[in-house]
Amino acid sequence: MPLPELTRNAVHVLPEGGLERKLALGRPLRVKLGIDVTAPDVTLGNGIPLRRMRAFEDEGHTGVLIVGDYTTRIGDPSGRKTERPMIDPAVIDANAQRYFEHASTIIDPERTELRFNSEWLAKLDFADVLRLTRTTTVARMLERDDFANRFAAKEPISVSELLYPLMQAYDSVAVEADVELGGTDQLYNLLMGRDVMEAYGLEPQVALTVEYLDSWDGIGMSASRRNYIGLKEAPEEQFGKAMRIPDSLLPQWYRLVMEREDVPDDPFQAKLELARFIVRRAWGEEAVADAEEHFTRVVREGQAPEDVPEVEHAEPVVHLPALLAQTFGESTSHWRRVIDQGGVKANGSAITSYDVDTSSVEGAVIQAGKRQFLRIRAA
RNA sequence: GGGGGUGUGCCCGAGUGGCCAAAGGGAACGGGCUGUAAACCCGUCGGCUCAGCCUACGGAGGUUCGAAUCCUCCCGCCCCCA
Repeated sequence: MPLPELTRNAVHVLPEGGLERKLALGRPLRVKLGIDVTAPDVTLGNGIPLRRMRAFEDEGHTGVLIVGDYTTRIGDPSGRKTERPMIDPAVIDANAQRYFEHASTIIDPERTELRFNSEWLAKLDFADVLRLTRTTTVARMLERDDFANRFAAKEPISVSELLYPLMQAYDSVAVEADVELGGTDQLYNLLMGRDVMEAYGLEPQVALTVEYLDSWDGIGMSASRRNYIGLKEAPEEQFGKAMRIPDSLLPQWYRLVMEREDVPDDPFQAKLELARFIVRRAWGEEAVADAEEHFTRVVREGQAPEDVPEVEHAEPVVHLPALLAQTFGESTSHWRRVIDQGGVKANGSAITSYDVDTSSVEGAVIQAGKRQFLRIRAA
């Protein structure tokens, strides 16, 4: 029974001895992990609890991945100050399959059940909901950190948000979870699951939380912020983002992402290994070489990548702000500013006017900002 | 139900009739430095057909030569009392 591997990077494993007792049952355990699918990507941060799910699966246990499609309608208040907007159910469904695919870079899809919690939550009638709410009290709900903080700060807390931990707890009842995984921020919800399971006559689950992964901006990596590396994001993006993390985060990332304690002394080498690891796990060995080459070429040496997208242009004069806005997004005003500041270059030298003759830049590599490139072809 | 507050740009937050596209901070973006990073310096940071114009300070009206700033109604949020 490789307990150390199952609880690697764990912060809480509750109750004391609970996991050992579950394992002693000698049957495959049902190991639950729920994440709401507000964003289309699964992040490297989600990868931390997913790794634990995989560890259980490798020991013959069953992973139960809960798509919180129903829950997401009210939004998880964990770690945020305000309510989340309602998400269109159709969007959630569209994200679910993608979500499973991303998670499968870590978990074993053959040993994982994918379940939508609308399957059981949508069936509850009002009496059922009341029964569920009777398992706890307002005072207990307000014990939870973020509710307590928001309450103290006189920020709004909607009753529907208060229901979230109960819904998540009911998921555990519905799938008969033996273990529920989550980040440390989920501890309260996981413990609520225990109480509710007990109230429903089930053996309570074991709550297992793992450390939270901080992103390069120093806050927790989250899909709803833009500070994440996607588990299935393009290799060059993964590589570049991994290289961008502050040195100070290396020990944490090594421990949580690579599950290694020995960080190489040279931070550059350390990050290279980290970046390779992330890309390799998601895309395989071949992608690593390409991603690294791209990084060396574009970021380190400041050269254009090999495959610069071409844009056809029929007019004799190119109005760059408009062309760049159309190609890369942002407003034309934004690109005017970038041009003003020497951020747009043709074959390496800054362009100083908004309008240039098409013939003078045809075929040239235009660099817009740090990492965006295009080539203009006269049509 | 009664009373008192409050609502500003991506976020926080100044601003109480003109000098406000709106201080300051953060984030972000461009440049410099560099190791990929951090720190630091400079600049930018609503949109557009950009020396001008348009749209903006919860929403809709109104007063005024002129409103984020005053008035009316509405909406959201917070507090106290019941």
